[in-house]
Amino acid sequence: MLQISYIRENRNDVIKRLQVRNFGQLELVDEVILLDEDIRSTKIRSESIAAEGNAAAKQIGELMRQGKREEADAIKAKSGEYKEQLKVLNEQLGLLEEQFFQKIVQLPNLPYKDVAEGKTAEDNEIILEQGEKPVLPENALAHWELAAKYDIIDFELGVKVSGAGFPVYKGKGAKLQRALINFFLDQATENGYREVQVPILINGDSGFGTGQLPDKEGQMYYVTADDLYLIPTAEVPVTNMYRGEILKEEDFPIKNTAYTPCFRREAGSYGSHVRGLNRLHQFDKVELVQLVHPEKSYEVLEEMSSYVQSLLQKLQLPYRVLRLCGGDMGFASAMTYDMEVWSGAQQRWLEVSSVSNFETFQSNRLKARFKGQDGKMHLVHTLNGSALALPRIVACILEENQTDRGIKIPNILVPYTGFEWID
RNA sequence: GGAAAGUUGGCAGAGUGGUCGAAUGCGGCGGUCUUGAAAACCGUUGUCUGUAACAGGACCGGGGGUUCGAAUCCCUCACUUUCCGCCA
Repeated sequence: MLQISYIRENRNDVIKRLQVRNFGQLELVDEVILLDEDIRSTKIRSESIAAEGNAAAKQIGELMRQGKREEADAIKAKSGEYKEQLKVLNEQLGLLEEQFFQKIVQLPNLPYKDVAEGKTAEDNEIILEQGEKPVLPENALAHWELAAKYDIIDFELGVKVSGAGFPVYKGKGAKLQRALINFFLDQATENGYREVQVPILINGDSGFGTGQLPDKEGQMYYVTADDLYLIPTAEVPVTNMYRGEILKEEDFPIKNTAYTPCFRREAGSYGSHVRGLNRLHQFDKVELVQLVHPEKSYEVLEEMSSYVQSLLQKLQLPYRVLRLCGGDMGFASAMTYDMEVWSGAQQRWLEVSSVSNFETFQSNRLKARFKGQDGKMHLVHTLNGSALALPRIVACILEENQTDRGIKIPNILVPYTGFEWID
């Protein structure tokens, strides 16, 4: 959520930056500003009446104590009026505030200065490409074919148990999953992240805190009986650990990592591009979340980006890094890097990680603050990134490393899998 | 699922109608003392809103009500804890 004080004082800048996003409802900005003015003037009126009423009440108390019953009654009769006026004003105020809230939550975060204008993924900037795209044999198979050939991932079985998008990993397939999770967590630990295990069902307040609600309501699985949501990413529970917290400056940077399954309804997705592991309803992911001093957040974003890249290098996967254009960025993000791995068999790039700086957009909702050296409260900056999401990594490992003999496990993973070949 | 008790400032915990934004302790900050530190002692210490600054306003789990006046009384919802039941 944007800060109204910023919008109020920087109206033109806000409009300009929302245009970078190609945001379609620019009129919301002025509507929000007008409502804010309305709210504030109504508040002033209501508060001055409240002040009179408070003073009168105090006086009555004083007179009663002195036993001056009649004088007290006289004031009493008068102060009934305050109540009526206040009631009317406060009802207006409540209405205005409701409207204001409905509108301000529709405004996405403002893109950082480095973010390019653009509408779709076509306009994303390629920052770098790393690694050789391997030349696969003529008869190279896509990962879903390899999964069937070696009997390591069973999509049909998942359909029986749950439905499409819920695969069953079997034998070495399951072990590869576990190896990757452990590898990613160990790497994160080495890089100073604290490992946490968090709930994978969250309440509405948490969904709001990180921006999934109300923006992406329909994308999350919802447990009606208990009014809880299944997490779409560990970002939600991990970041929400700090909801309402007042942090100390010396605590920064706060670095947490968590492995969780993630659940996404992916309503409306279909077609060949969602085949196999490319898009699932349930998948595994190791997530990084940082809370940092506002001055440091872009430095930290670069750091997180290179860390994610180091994982891809260790797995010997060819990848590229994109800086998302305004139009392709998530609602809450100020700047996002996507990491994509080349799928030789599918002849396309697959997104395996997304690293974002949310600046104060999440912390303003979360009310995650710290007391600065100036003695004042400030909102922290939040960042997160996948490191990494498993399914597409698995897809690429299978595809890139296929040989006549079988699938060769990347060296760095062998201590984790306990085997070198899937054959 | 049944029953009971709770929800107050960074934490612990008092407060059952006005002088309560709230005792006290801990913690934090500043100081005295000390070569330095600890201890002790003294002072100070909530958030949001608002103002040029003051003033003013809001906040004792959320919402509503009673009252001139609510942390305190009533209603309602949520959550937490404990006991019983069930159970990995």
